[in-house]
Amino acid sequence: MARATVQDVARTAGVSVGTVSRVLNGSSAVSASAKEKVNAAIKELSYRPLASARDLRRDRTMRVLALAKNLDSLVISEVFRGVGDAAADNGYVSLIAATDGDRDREQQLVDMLRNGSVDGLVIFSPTMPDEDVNTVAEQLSVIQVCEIVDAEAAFGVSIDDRQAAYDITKHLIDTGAKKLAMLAHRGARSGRLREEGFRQALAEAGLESDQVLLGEGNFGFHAGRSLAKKLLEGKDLPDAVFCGTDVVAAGCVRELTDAGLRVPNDVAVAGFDDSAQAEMCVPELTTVRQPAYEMGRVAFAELLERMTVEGSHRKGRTFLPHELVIRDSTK
Amino acid sequence: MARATVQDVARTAGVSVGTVSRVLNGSSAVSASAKEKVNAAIKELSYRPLASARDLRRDRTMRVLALAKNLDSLVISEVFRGVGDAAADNGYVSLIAATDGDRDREQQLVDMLRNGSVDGLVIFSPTMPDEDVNTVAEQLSVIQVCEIVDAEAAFGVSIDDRQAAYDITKHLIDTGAKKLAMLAHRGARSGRLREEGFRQALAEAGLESDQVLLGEGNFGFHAGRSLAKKLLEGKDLPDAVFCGTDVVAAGCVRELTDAGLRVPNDVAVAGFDDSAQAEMCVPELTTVRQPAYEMGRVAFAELLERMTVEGSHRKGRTFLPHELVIRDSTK
DNA sequence: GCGATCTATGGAATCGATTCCAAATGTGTT
DNA sequence: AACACATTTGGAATCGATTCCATAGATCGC
Repeated sequence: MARATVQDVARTAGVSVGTVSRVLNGSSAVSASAKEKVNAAIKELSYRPLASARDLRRDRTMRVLALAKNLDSLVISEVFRGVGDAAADNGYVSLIAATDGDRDREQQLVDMLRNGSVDGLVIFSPTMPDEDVNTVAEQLSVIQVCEIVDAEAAFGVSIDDRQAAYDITKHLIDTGAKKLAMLAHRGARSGRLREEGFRQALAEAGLESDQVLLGEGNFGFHAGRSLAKKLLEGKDLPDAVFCGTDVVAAGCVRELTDAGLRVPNDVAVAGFDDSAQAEMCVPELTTVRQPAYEMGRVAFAELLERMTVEGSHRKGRTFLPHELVIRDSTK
Repeated sequence: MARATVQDVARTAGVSVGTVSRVLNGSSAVSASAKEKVNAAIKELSYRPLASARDLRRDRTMRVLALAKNLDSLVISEVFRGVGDAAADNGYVSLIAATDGDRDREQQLVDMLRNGSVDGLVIFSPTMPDEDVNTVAEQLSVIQVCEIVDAEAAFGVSIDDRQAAYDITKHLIDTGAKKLAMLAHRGARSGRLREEGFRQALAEAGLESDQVLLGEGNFGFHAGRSLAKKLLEGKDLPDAVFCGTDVVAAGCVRELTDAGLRVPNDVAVAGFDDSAQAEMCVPELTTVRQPAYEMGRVAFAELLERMTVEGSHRKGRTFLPHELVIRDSTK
């Protein structure tokens, strides 16, 4: 049995296609008897309006797409949960796709916006160069979350990464740290801002650091371990380490602990994100909480404005407040 | 400036719409000069064929949708990476959506298959009742991964959960355990099979257990802690605990350790999934590795058959081999 | 040089749902 | 009873890309 069309429904119900469509969309007035007949026919044929035909005619899809390199971070999945809920509240469906850091695949997914497969795009961790992101963002309904390219026209939703890094570094200094190190991801766009905050806090305390170590590729537990190993091998061991993510911090703690050092007594360690790992680590990690779910909701709201209000390409970042979460890995 | 259509391209290139379409799809022969003119016009107007119009005419979308309750498990993201790669190899785009365990939202997403928004569906952790899953799966291009409903007509890709649980339980017994407990998730469809395997291994060793504890809701670190707490409060403490996931095992280890017990000397603990947490835990966890990425690839391959070969609704599960990973949490 | 075959092309029909316009029916007013 | 007006309905046009069919032109053999 082939798929039923609006024609079939009309025939079965003994009305015209116009009436069927009116019942489906509740647009203008339809008599109660007609509505009843149509609904009966719809049920009988188990009819569903074909999405492509509807989208073609309406010139919109009520779908948005969220892009990220991968999905294995709790921050990402929380952000996307926020996007999804906000989308649902507004009658949209939000879909997610992973680029795996593949330029071509990312291009293909961005093309889904260009060719009208979706109405809007949420970009988490772009692989393409900054200028391309800006070009796309200026022309299309796009919003960036968390990782936002650094440019005049930058726009999107995130925390104030510079301030957050400043705050947590200050906390480390306040608890007695004199020699600080930082483990950051080379690829991260937030990295430069965080390094600024880190250095600013040091400068205000009359300190400085030559131990900002950058990791490449997969910035996870093992990266944390191997970067910490470099610290251990260095001539002067820091007494506090600020890590780009909680997972890296966990790796760092593990490496230090295995080397016989005590955290936080010998070396304090701070993470970032307040992900599940922060609580699972021993000792539990001091970290910065990002309001990930809320960021997702706000991102969708701003995207919605771009999608529906003509020419509303407002620029500028929207900052959401972060929160310092102090646990046992710093004293 | 409105979106360019195939008509506009035809006019600009001085050819007919048929020729433009032929160039786009490389279908039948087009002269070199015409091809050149069309490509120039496409570039000039930065034209992209509208997805909905194309999908309508072709009656397929070259998109598949992968559904899961949430995305915060490494197994899920690896499975979906496999699906995504296999899809890309075949010219498909794979999209992901989270249901959050919400029936209505799940229904809405399944409807995307019914209304032709996508060509196929990969279901990870269905919220709807088993019979509904079966109904959907029998009629439409659907494949289940990992969590597969238990029915005659069951079909999908997973490991042999019963055997895997048997294997790891046997390992616990082989290393000296006499009193075993199991922490499982009430909602998980794989749970019953794993419990079978657990009990079978016990029975073969002449043992039995009245300590199969079921967790509800969010089955994570805290669930592991609180279930372990129940074990500690019980009259006879087990000497080995088999946990449904690594994260739960990590919670269990933490609770036991905080209570002054040593893992594995006093109590051995085993996890499941070989996720990142297994290595991050102290001691590192013995666990079962699921070939998640490969499962995703195979799942797409089977889905592709369902989507393209008429009436090919082969039934039955496809099992992929699991692997026991022995680490320090068992001795 | 003429019919036969092949290649390239234009243009109309098509996919299925929506929407506009006009017509038909019904209601109320004087 | 006649007219104005509101409600409901049918049906054609529309969205944009694809594809089938017919034809114009080129190529070939004899």
